[in-house]
Amino acid sequence: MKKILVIDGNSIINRAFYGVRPLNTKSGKPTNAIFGMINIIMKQMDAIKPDYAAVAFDLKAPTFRHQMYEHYKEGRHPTPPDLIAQFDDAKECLTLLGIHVIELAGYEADDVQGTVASLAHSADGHCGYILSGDRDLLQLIDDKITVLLATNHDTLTMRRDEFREKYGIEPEQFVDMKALMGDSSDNIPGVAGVGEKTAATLIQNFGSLDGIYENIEDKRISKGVREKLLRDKDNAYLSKKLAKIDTDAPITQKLEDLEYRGMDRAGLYKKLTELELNSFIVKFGLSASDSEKLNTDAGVTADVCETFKAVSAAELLSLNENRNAVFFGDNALYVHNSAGSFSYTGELCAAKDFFRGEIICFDGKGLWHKLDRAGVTLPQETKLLDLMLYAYVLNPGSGTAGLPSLTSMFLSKTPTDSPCPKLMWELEGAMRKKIEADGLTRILDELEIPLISILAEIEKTGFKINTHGMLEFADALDGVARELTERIYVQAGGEFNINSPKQLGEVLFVTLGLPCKKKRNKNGYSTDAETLEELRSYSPIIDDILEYRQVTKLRGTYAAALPQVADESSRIHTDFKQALTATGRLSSADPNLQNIPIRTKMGREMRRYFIAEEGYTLIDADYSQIELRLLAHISGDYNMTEAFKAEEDIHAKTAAAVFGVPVESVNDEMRKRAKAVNFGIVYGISGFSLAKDINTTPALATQYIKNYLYNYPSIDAYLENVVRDATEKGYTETIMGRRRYIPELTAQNGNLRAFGKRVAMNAPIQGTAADVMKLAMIRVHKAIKDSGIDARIVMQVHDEIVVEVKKKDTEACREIVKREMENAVSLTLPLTVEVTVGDNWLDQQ
DNA sequence: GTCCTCACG
DNA sequence: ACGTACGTGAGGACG
Repeated sequence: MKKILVIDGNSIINRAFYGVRPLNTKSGKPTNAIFGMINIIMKQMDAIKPDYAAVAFDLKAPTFRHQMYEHYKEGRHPTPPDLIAQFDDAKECLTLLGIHVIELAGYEADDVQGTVASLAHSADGHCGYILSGDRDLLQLIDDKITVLLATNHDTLTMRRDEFREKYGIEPEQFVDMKALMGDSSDNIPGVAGVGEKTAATLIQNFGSLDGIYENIEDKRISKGVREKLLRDKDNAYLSKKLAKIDTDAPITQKLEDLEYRGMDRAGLYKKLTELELNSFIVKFGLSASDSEKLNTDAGVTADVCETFKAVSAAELLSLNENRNAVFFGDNALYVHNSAGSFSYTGELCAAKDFFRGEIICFDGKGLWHKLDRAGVTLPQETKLLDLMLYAYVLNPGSGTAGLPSLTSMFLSKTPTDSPCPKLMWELEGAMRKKIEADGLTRILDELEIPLISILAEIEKTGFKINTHGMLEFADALDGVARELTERIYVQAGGEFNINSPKQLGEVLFVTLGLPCKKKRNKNGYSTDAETLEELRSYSPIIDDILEYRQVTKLRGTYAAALPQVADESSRIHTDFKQALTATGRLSSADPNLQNIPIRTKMGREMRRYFIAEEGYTLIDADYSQIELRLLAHISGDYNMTEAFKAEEDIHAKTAAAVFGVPVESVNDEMRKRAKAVNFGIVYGISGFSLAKDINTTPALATQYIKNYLYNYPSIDAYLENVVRDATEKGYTETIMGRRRYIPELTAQNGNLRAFGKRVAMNAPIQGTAADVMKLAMIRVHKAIKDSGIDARIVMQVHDEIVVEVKKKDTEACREIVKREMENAVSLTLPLTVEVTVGDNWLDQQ
């Protein structure tokens, strides 16, 4: 089957422009829309692998359909100059990518697309894909044509089924529906007073615009709606004409002319280099050899890419003593000398003395482990200049920029023959300069870099588990799951896969006919715990399903899975991701030890099998209310600060304020709700979500928030300030200066902007807590080393540190940990740490 | 690979 | 009118 892909150039480039933060070449040329556009399009090209590919653009001339409507320009935003400036380069890139650009004066891009896509009908066995960000195109869906709808986050595949699911009508009826409801952004008038709901119902009942007017006296049409329909009948039919996309625009290209022949690698290399979109050069694997003509600039980038590619099998180090590049691989060191060859320096163990001073590397923790496995322990004084962390502190949201992209981002011209070590040091220097300019030096040098070896040690040590105990627990859970399965099958009247949300939804809402509130996801019914909770009173099967879910989750994710990754000493070793989260927190993976159950009684049992080594004990130290305390400190709110100074019960205190009662009258329920409000504030709250969380009305929840902010006025002011500040600067900062960029704050899309605001409210708080914890880990680690006691950190869970300590040193260690954590920073209010001790992670006293 | 669901702070 | 709390990772289903 031959596949035709047609792209709505204007809508995709628009979406890319507003969805990607501003990017510029060094000379100031904007490139963000081009960047975003290529990303969106190539993702679909890869997924579909079309045989024919074309992109349609509007020409500026007045358009056929809109000439029919005199105000055709109203309601459209003028195209920003920064976007206009990108059109020509964008079209050139598309051509170089092998996608045919079609423009037709007098026709809208969607008419051209409709026409091209409909070529799918002209030959048997063809199918068409239309990539657009514009929902109008959905009217073109039929059995051969699929619309790929680009949204802010991803691209939705809309075939007939998906369309029907979403709108409750057939794609062919879309135009009629739009004729009724209108579209202000396209200046389609519609019928005044008829919105999506009414339009959908009318179309469902009568099939089409004609159907409605033929049955205008039908009793299913209310008097009010009938009047509106009759009054605006002309508008309705005009709207239909306006909304209908042509499929017979006079395009000159034949299908054969649109064949996709792959990208022009040489041309693309040159163009992308000119636009400084180096990430694509890496992504598409382009290099200077693709380009016939090597100018100096292009040569540099390509050389760098090639060099890094060549050594990717080995670990790249670089020592500042001799300024040679040093690589590590196959348990040996290789030195890259200025002549460009590699020379073997013998067994690594013999080369220990090399590793002093500073080592430039990428992923220092990974390097630490490699060296460790080869028998080399880095001396304490070695400073790992980990460029991955440099990039992370500069922009935590940037994801995983590799060395090649960092080089192109931070280094301008460099002689093509420069040896690798020189480049590494130049890169380090350039990035450090930017780090200093951004005030991030201490975050890097005093938090992230010292943390590398500490995390490496924690990972190497591992957390001991009781493997047998855990496996027995898994068996017990399995037994319970089997019983529950039987009972569920009996109640459902047959066997099905309970783990399949789709099958479960069918059983509950169709077979058993349980009432389904509207909550549905795109595959059918929602069956999440929240939904099921509401159904508990209708059938005992619900409780069984909820318990089945809990038991199988516990078994599958923890009890059965963890013993499999334990080493011969029954210890499990996580991998801390130090350059991943947007806020500065660590994350834990393979396995994740930061989400071991605790909130339910059964789940908490899991912690019984996390144990200390024989003769040792576990100390668990966690910051009490660290985020709220930091909110009090950062906002300078008097009431909250005083409450913490006096070590009052902050949730009870908040309850008194929110519900307007004396503290003595606060009951458990009120305290619980106030706790939720406190959480909500830290997350950047909305009345709606708070209402859902505490099971009340949005109006009431909104009132609670008002009361809260009235009682803590400086928090109110702070939240407002932090959003304004972040909007102006483009980023938030923690009290130590760690940044988080929030491009969403200037998005066109309101939802995205609202998200940006919540992020702006949360990031400084969560981020400062992360900074404090990192500092605390460094202090605890050092204090333990200095004291000479037999103890080691085995885990960190955001506001909590777990230490394994020789029994005799327990008391001393307990004091050290508490002291070092509490005094990590000095605030206007105390940070308190609660310490417990036990033989396992559950029984703590 | 993506979605849904659910585990944690 | 619409969608709705911040930050994560893992397992199973499904295409």
